[in-house]
Amino acid sequence: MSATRQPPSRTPVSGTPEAGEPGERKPEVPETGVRGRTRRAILAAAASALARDRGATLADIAEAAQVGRSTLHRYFPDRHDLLNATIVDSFRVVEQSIAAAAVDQGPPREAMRRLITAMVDVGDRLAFLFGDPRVLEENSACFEPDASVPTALSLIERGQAEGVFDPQVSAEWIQEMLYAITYTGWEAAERGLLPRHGVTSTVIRTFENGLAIRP
Amino acid sequence: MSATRQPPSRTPVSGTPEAGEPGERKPEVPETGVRGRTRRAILAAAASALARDRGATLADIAEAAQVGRSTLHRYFPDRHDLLNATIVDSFRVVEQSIAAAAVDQGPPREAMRRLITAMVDVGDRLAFLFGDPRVLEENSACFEPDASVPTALSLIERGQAEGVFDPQVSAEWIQEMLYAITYTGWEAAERGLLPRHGVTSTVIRTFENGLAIRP
DNA sequence: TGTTTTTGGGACATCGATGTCCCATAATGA
DNA sequence: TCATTATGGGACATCGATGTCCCAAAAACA
Repeated sequence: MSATRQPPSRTPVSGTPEAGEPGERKPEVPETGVRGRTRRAILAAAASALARDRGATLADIAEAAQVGRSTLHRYFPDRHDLLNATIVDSFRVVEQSIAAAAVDQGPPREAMRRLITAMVDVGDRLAFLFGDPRVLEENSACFEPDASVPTALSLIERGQAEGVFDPQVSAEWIQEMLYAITYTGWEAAERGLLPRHGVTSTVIRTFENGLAIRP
Repeated sequence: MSATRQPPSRTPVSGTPEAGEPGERKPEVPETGVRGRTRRAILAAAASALARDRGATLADIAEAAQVGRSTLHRYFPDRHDLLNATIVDSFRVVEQSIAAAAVDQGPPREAMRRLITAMVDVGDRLAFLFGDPRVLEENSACFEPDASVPTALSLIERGQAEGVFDPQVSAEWIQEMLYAITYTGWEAAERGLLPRHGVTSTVIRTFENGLAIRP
């Protein structure tokens, strides 16, 4: 059987028990170490490259991932697949980072500071996801925001209820601004306008106080 | 001379005294009424279309401008020309709107409110200019921000000096946030998340107070 | 009304990005 | 060490966007 030089088809060897399970969560098995690493490298590079230039070419992405273009195609047959996988992956990374902030615990103000810190840490993923509204709209298709993880929105609503966050504007607006401020901070650092270590505190300060001094 | 069906070459008729003058300011003469109108329509459509989808095709833009693709090419030989002209034009529109706010007059807080109002009014132009950092970096080339017009930055610095705007962060950061908040407001309206008439007040409120309540 | 200008659209050639296939080589692991 | 797997890169075909040219029709103008 000359099964050689076959695309990394569905893991012909080594058990993949999750193959057809009911729980569709995590269809991406870590695969074998090498493949998993390559795959992650590609996804990270894609998010990063696309965050900086949404018109990035597949060749650009492959180069950023230090991978041949054919290898990239081997993992993600076409651009749409790659984009979709990158969205899902970035979503997962961001979700994980947010989950680690445990925003459902402690006073909202403190929780929000942890959340912002977590978000700044995954700034490039956020920039990719959030930079182009279309990306999410068109490809979102397959991924639902794990309901068990407390969301930013839930924190915002809790904070509003406790009178810590502005109740005069909608929670959605606060969420939008949360992303926008974080994104702006990330981009400012990217452009050297803000030192990396100053991003978090500046973002938090702006979020809490705005840019004017109370009269 | 079959000078017919010639591209709108350099206005063969009607004097264009600005042709080779030293002051390169305003090389775009209003031209004849028709051409000027078509040109403006194309530029406006381009800014609008590109603001919503930076990958917009020339055909998309032509359609948005209700103009044939060949007409578009007649006015702007290639994509780069169009992009450049759109940037210059949008810059002028924004600059004009900002100038009308007379931000060098009155108390900074009031001036800033006028400025924000003016900026929201030209939201799509701002979204185009500001939506993609690359657009400005790569094509800026030819246009300098008229020094006679008071800039947003000058207002910010004045406000900081008077202790009205946060002096703890850089004026550049405040300016970035000013754009970011305005852009977010525009986009929120675009997505129906915020009513059109509520954008200005929400943006102002967020700018001044941030999103948390003072403890 | 007659002339000139401007437009819309079709027909093409070109160019870059994409996707596919194949093979030699490097990396992995038994 | 040897077999298997993963990779990189070349060669192609394809496709969509772009840019060019041309002509007939519509619009503007005198």
